[in-house]
Amino acid sequence: MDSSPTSQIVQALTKAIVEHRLQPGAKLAEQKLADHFGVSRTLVRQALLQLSQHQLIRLEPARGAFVAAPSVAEARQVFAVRRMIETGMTQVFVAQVTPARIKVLRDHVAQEKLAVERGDASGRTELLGDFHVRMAELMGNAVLAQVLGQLISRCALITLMYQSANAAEHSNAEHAQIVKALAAKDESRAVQLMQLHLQHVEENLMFDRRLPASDIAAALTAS
Amino acid sequence: MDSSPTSQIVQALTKAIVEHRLQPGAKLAEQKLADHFGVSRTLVRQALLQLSQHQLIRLEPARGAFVAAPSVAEARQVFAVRRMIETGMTQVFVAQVTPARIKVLRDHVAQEKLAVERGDASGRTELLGDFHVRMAELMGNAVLAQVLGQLISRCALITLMYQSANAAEHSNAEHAQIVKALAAKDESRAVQLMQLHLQHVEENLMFDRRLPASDIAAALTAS
DNA sequence: TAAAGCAAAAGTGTATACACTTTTTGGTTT
DNA sequence: AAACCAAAAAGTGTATACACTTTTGCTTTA
Repeated sequence: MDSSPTSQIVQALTKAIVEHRLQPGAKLAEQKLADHFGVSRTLVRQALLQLSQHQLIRLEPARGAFVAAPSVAEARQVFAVRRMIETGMTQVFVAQVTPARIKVLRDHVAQEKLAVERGDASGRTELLGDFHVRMAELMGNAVLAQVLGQLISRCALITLMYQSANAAEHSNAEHAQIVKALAAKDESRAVQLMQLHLQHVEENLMFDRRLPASDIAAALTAS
Repeated sequence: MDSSPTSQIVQALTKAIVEHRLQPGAKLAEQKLADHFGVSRTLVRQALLQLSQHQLIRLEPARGAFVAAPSVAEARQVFAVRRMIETGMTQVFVAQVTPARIKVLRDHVAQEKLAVERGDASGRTELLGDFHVRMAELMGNAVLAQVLGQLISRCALITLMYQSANAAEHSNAEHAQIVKALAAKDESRAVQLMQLHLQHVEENLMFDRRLPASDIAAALTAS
């Protein structure tokens, strides 16, 4: 969307964080990032400021930036908000269903399935999250899409921290069911499925497993 | 909450924009702001970046920052999202009602009434918006409070651009009714009142009246 | 007279410089 | 050997410098 130098840094770091190449808690030193991206600290600082507003990193005064490590409590809050938004969104979506919109969602679910079968963890997580954003976009409400997109970014970090392995396939199947209910314009069923879906995703968040610390150069060259 | 130099600038500018001392469309020149706040352009730029993420200003590449002038279409999108969030929020709130929470809301509504009677336009707008954020905070969901708070900031700008004069008193009365339904734990009535309330606020947005351009020095010294 | 052109002024975008804070390190003391 | 302290190193926070873009206002020209 935006291709300014700062936005590119934001996108690269977002991808690295969401795909878990940068560990929660990892330090993001400004000069190292600047060297890596070939820019000055000025642009890196701008990017870090944006990431902190997206809650993907924590900025500690005079100490620097660290990849966020959202708590389970925070995760539950994010999901509570998603339930509120997406319940209403699903209702409105049913009222505005068109064949073209259903096709977009069906195609998206098909792509998800490919990523799941391919074992592509990072692409899979991104696509599973994007399903919900895609619904918002299809409704022509950019504000909704933006708000939901930010919540989903936070969810991506959270689910990647705590999610069990086979949950992705389950989510994909649930997306397919939701699309079916939407196509049938069955509001109550669509809403119920969406709520169940979000509940299932949230229920897979109890596990907590630590991973080894990584350095930022290795994490970013892979992007 | 945060008292870093940058945050203070953000808060001062937010207040000036929301209270309409800075007109939608007004140019925010970095050096002028820097002089006014007695800091360098560096901090002003950080503040402007944050404000643009809150959608309170528009940043045009190489041209500068301008106070946002949200369209009616965008306003409707914001209200659509608020309806989704606040419908769900009201339902959950009823399930978690306590006397202490009702008291907080009652006290808040009383304060609103004072501001309305006093004819304090800026304080009134702020308090009327804060009612909804207060509900979110009382539920102990910081994410919800933050998301809703940002939407309300955008609404404040929008309503101040388009709202008719006597709407404030009406809103205050509706808040009182909502609290009453919450206290009675009457979910369906509370939800219905909240939806009606948001609908009424939105319905007062058809008018569009332009105001004279102002300069930033005068607008900010009053803060 | 109005439109086009051009140079100066003003403003934004990025890099760099420097002050101050935190972290690390190496040696000293207990 | 462990705890402590000081000095160096590294890092963040803010200001300034400079290149480049946009705006402005005057001049030229049709």
